[in-house]
Amino acid sequence: MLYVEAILPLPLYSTFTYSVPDSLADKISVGSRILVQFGRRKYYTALVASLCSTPPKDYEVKEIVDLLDSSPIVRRPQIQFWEWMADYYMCAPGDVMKAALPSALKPESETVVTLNRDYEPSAGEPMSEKEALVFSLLEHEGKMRLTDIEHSLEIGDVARLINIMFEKGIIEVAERMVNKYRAVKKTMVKLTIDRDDHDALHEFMHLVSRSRKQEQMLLNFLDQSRFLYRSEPLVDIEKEQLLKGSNGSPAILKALCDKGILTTYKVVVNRFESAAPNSTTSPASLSEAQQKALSEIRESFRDYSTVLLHGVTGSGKTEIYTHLIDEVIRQGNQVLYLVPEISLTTQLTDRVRKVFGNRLIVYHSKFSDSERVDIWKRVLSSNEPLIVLGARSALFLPFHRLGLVIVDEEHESSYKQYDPAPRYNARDSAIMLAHMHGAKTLLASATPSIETYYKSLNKKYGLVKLTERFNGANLPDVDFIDLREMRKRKTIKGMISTPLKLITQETLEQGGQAIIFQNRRGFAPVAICRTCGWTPKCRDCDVSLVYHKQSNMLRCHYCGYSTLLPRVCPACGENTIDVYGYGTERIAEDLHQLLPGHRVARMDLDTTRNKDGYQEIIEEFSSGETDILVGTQMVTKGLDFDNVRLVGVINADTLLNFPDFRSNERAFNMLEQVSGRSGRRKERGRVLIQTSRPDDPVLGFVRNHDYEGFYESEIADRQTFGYPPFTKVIMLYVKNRNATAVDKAASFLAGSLRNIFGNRVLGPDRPFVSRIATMHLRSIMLKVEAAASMKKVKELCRRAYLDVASDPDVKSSTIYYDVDPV
DNA sequence: AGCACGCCGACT
DNA sequence: GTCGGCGTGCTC
Repeated sequence: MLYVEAILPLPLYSTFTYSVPDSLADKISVGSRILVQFGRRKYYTALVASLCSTPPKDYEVKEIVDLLDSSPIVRRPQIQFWEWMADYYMCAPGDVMKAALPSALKPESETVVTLNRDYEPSAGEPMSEKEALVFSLLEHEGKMRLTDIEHSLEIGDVARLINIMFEKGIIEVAERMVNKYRAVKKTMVKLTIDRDDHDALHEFMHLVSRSRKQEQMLLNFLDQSRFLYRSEPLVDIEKEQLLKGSNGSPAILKALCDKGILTTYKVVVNRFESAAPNSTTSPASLSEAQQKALSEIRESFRDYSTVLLHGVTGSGKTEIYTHLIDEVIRQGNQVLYLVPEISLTTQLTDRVRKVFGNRLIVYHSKFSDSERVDIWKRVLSSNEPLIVLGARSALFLPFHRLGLVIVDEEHESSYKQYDPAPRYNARDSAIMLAHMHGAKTLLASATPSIETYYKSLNKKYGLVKLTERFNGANLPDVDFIDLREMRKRKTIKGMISTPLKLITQETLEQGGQAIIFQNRRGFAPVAICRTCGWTPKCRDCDVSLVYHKQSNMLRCHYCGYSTLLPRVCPACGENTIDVYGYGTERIAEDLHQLLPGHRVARMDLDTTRNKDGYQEIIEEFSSGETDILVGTQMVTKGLDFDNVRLVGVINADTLLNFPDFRSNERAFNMLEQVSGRSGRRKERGRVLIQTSRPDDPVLGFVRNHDYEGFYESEIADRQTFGYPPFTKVIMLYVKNRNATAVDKAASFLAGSLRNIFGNRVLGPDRPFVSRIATMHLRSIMLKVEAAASMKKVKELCRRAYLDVASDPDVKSSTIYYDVDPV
């Protein structure tokens, strides 16, 4: 008998053993998906991690229900990669599986409830109130999913109620598989007769002779299908092509089908059918500086498997990538090109597609699940060289001849997945993935992360520098506007100082465009009653609600709770609620008033929420339809506009004031990156930064575009205080609905960790937001030696947990890990 | 993550 | 006495 160890898409730390019926034994292999029953009810898609021939002795196994793949859908290197990720990021293999596979590749069952037709109401005792509620709901809806019943009724423990009703024979309960994958099908049209059947053809011509439209369509079909061209093979025609070619309607086609002349059938199309290169151009020619960087990278790859390209903003890194990619493709290998989600614009994809045509596969979270499955299948089945350009989740695609990984903007914090598990950093995971494939990794950034730069200075990675902007453009001039001074002299209205206003005006009048950065969305971040000091807080989180003027709502930016701004103060009843502070909405409004006649656009989470919002705003700005773009971090990232000559930062103080070890790095990166949007072509750009701390050293480094200087000062601090890259940081989070329980659990756990890790443990602390969506949160910081084995750390943390696991507050808390937080 | 089971308070 | 809330432990 054959057995498999299977990974289930659940946060469980072990694999589960199932037996394989003999009929499937020769078809199953590592990496195949199987359908299994888990627990009494549910069916899940599991992945075969290994095969063995001896049964476990402590428990009975279940047999697998079905084999979903005759050949593996996940390759061996991928499974190895999953295991590494689960170990390193201290999560369950099932968490990785969930993140890796598009959900259409992991169908699971859902519970469906229907009324029992044979139920005799008089037979049993009368139904309770709640039962009657479910009964009438089902009478109305017919068939319902258990989850839908739970959502439409506001009562707890519906599952148990359903069980009781099932036992009484009132309802029937079944498990139904949900098929999420929808193949794209197209309709094909073919003739019902053979090519040689002249009689039938004449008959058909006669049949359509009374309808011009039908005749036209038939003739068009005969032409398109090459029926009349004897030397060519006969082909079927896509319905769409036929309708277009004959200028006909579906009704005409139906008539032809009804007369028995034509017939239709459906075929499944893979959305990415051919990998054959279509019309492409060769990579753009490089400037001397780019050429030099390219050959240095090649050279560096001889000694290092990972190389950092440190190139100033606007130095034309993309062109260098295309040359490298081209070489790898020519060798017949695959390339993974990672970018932060936000920079996956058509600007970029068009540029890359121009060179690589349909060898390019784009992969990101805005794709539908079915599209992702198609991409998965194409990568899996492809023996052709190809290039995947994608956001962090593209890491998980089933590559097999990976030759090169590029991580653009490697410092970006959005490479880190924060919630849910696996809390992985795609940059670091990409390096591991490349290592497993024997591939090279190129990291690139204008502002490399401190860790990466440290490694490249210490010969762990190669280092190549590109210090010139493309086309000889200069880095922008940076000036500061002292907010304290402005306030003292009253030369500031709201948050837009007179100099900022005047220079913006001047820039626009000279035909340039401006980007204004304010890292806060909404209109005003706090509301307060000036009579009694009451301020609106979120119902479920420990934060103030942000006022959004357009909708006149107060919103929580953590859980999404929203409520109308009350007209009178709910605490004192006075009509004296004011709003304070500035978000993008308010800045945009103020600019609009200060600079009449210029179009202001806003780019933040609120204006880009719908599918094409982001694209539209970028296109309008890039075509010059809008003059000023106000936005949050979104405007700092990888955008390339020729005509931006001014970048304004409304308030740098909010960036400089964060209380964690990465705040300087974040502030420097953000300011340097947003500055980089200015003056990317001929004209020298300007940057105006408003701040009440113009002497802050971080700002000095920004003014001089002095990355090295910033690095030197920052790395010294990191060493002094024992932070990465000199240590590895692991955050432990303790979550509980109850505030006292979370405090007790966190301090117990911290104590237990101290017994093992000593003074490597800091905390517990209250995180910046200590309650999110009704859950109280505490954090414990663990700083271990940089070279520590994560497998061992994971094991020791487990032991520390087990020592306090019997405590009821610990038991009722959820504990999770965040390795290498950003 | 589900889901079942069992303990306990509160209402017929 | 039962109903239903919640805490606890198990799933191959």
